[in-house]
Amino acid sequence: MKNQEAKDEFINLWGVLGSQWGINRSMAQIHALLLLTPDTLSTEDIMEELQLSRGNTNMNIRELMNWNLVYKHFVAGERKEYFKAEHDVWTIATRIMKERKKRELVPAKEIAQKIRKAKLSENNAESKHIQKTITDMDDFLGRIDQLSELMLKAEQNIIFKKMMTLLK
Amino acid sequence: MKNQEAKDEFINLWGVLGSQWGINRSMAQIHALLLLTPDTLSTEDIMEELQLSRGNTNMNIRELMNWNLVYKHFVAGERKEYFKAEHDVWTIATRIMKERKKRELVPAKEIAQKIRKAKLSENNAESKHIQKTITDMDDFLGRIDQLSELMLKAEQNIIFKKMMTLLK
DNA sequence: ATAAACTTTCAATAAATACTGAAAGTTTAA
DNA sequence: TTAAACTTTCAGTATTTATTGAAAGTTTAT
Repeated sequence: MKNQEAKDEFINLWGVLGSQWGINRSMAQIHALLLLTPDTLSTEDIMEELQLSRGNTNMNIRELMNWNLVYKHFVAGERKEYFKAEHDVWTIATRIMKERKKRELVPAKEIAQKIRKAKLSENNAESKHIQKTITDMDDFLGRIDQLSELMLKAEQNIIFKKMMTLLK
Repeated sequence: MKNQEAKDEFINLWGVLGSQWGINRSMAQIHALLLLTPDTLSTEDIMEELQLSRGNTNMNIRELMNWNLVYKHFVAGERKEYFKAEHDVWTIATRIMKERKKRELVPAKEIAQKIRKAKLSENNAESKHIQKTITDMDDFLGRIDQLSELMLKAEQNIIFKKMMTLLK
């Protein structure tokens, strides 16, 4: 298999996985391409390789930098910006968790708590069940939040370390 | 707060969370509505409450049943089908994990392994790095797979139990 | 057998999302 | 200060995804 074929397959895999998890295809593909590149690429390199417009490429590189998955790199004597991906898979995973937690889990928890706190004026079987559903879900989101916190602090956590060891 | 308001907020929350995670809004909203309902609802009840078409409602109920999150319920003397949601949050979470694992993780692992096994014909710095990227990602997907397996078997797992206890 | 009651399918359409490319903005070199 | 080199923005457009509703299919009661 040629390098290019392997790259294309990986880029495609990452694109599909991304879109299944609510991350846009171009962003995932740019990420994949940068993961496959030992050093750096410019916006134009990426546009060329993935056949994307400048606007699209630029916006998604910015977004990858917001997620702390890609960094800017300056090349001596060059005016244009170059980009480099974070290559360590565990670091990538924790950065993604951190970002999704911040963007989705925390706001969801806030809404759940708001509904939970607002007492229901009606007092019947339905309101009992609604309360329970909302309470259960809020508790569940809290658990997920704590679990993600635990994983993000995995390095310092003995139980989690043991669990990961079990998985080796 | 009226029951209806609380329900609407929860349905909306679930819809937003769903679409952020690649699950369609109608499916998530139907799920939320059934979670909020102590017993059962018919297709028409759901159409009415969420203002959805028959086709949309029907297809998404089927999909929720494929995910094992909703069951059919027959009401004595009634011809039409009624539906009831699984209400236990931990059960819901494991069913979703199971399904996503099957639909997304397993196929992704297969592709990663296929690329990994296909040796690269070129022998240069780039091919070394491509190999490493693909190997790392395949290993990572394997870890996630094992971790999800562990969580699905949590009840029998002492380490995991301890971890969940820590979170209480 | 037939028709009413109900469910499923799917082509057409709508809505949401992503992408383009050119114009505007910014930085740097001379 | 000017202009070349580069980056960012965003209105218009294309693509993808979701939804509708009516026709076809199925089941049940008589």
